Amino acid sequence: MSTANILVVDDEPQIRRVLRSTLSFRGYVISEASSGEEAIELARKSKPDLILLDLNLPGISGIETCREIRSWSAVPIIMLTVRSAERDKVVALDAGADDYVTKPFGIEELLARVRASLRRHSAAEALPPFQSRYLEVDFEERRVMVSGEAIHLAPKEFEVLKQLIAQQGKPVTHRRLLQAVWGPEYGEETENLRVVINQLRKKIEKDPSQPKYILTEPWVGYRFEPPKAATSKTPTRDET
Amino acid sequence: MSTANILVVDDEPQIRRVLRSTLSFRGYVISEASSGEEAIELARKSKPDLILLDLNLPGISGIETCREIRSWSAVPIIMLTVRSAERDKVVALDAGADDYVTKPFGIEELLARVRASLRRHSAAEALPPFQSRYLEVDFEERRVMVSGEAIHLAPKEFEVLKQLIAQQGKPVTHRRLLQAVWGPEYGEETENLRVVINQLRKKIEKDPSQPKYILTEPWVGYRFEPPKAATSKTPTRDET
DNA sequence: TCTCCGCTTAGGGAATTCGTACTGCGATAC
DNA sequence: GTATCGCAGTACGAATTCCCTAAGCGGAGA
Repeated sequence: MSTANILVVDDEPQIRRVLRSTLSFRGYVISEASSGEEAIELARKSKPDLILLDLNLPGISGIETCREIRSWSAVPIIMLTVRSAERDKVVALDAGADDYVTKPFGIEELLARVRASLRRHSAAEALPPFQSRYLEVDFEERRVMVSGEAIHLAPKEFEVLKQLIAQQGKPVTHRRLLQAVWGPEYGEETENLRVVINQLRKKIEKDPSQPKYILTEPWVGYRFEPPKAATSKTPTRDET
Repeated sequence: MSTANILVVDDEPQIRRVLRSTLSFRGYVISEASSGEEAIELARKSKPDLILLDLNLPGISGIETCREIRSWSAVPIIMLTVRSAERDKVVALDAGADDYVTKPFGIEELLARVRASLRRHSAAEALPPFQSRYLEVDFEERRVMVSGEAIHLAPKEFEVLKQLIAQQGKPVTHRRLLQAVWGPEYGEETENLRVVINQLRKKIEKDPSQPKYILTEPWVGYRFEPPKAATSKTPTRDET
């Protein structure tokens, strides 16, 4: 049962109806917008998992809408276009669309592309579990085990740990941690970060005064040091 | 392969005869209805795995019949239509049909679409029943048993439980639960969710004050924790 | 009419987050 | 060698936010 949230953007009510009934029958949750402005607002508010976006919209064009949304969100966007001109495809993909479907489209083709985009995106989003003899972290299940015992991390603690492990081996700057966990408007106030690091060490390190995992990189930030035989694919991640 | 149950709805006995012989020869079990009313009643009673529904019925139209059945069942419906107009397709899909075949149709095409619909449906919709010593949930039948006794869940309660079990082991965010059960325009108002969770625990947990199944993940959402020996294929599904 | 469902509100209690103060350490400047 | 500065670690309390539960109310359907 997939419950992915899909935002359908098209100015023609009929198209929206068809898409809604088809998609919602497959278990997706649908919201609709009939203009670019509305789409942008809804994308902010309801945070859909995927957007189906008509190229040809009154007012703000589909391309501009796509660009705007892409500027702050990584949500997969599939463009719907009547034309099959090569130019349009290029422009659409260039604006940040993940895929496009030319109208008239077959329902099955559309569904296949939707599934593919969702799969790709969630695959990219998932951070593989970290595992060593002493420490295990499963990000999907949001579980942390220290020497076989489950421990509880507060949300900020968990997020900071996640950011560090995502870049394991490499130092992560204060600024980056603050922005990733507290929000883009943070960057300087390291007091809170220090507190969270402190708590993390108390919970994770054998000897918090001599950390072996969460190391500080003076004047730079912090670094997660994996023990030699830790199993975890090193993902390529970046923000900011 | 299967002995899938197919309900054939058409007012012309000749069409029904052809369909019955063709399909039953392929191993399907056939029931027939000659009107919308009869179709609705049979759909309720015999719970077919697929419905072939003529668009053009005396009395209640095929479209209305489709809509009615779709309002309480997710059974795949294939519409049979004499016309091939784009409008009809839209209307049919809009009413909740999965597919349509224009008469006169080739037998092979029909069979292909039947197979495709059955396959799709069993792949997409089937959330395997959850079963443990204490708790059993059958999503298709919409039944819940607690230590051998059937209990009743309100629709919202059932939906929330379904969402949680679909992601068993992983925490599900408030936002996702709200959007999946209440609709995409929800996301912040967690009050109702808390009430539903409370009621679910009262109905399901042995000791609602110390839940063992429906756990809260503070600041994140909720999590369904399957007991170690629960039998249920772990569905590979994920969202943000 | 009666029942059930869903929504809303209110209160207590718990956990997290945030701010501040204090200490320690190392590098640099004098 | 000593003083100073900046960064990092720690502790603690206040404020905020969140969670649970109970109870009341209105509406839809039996």
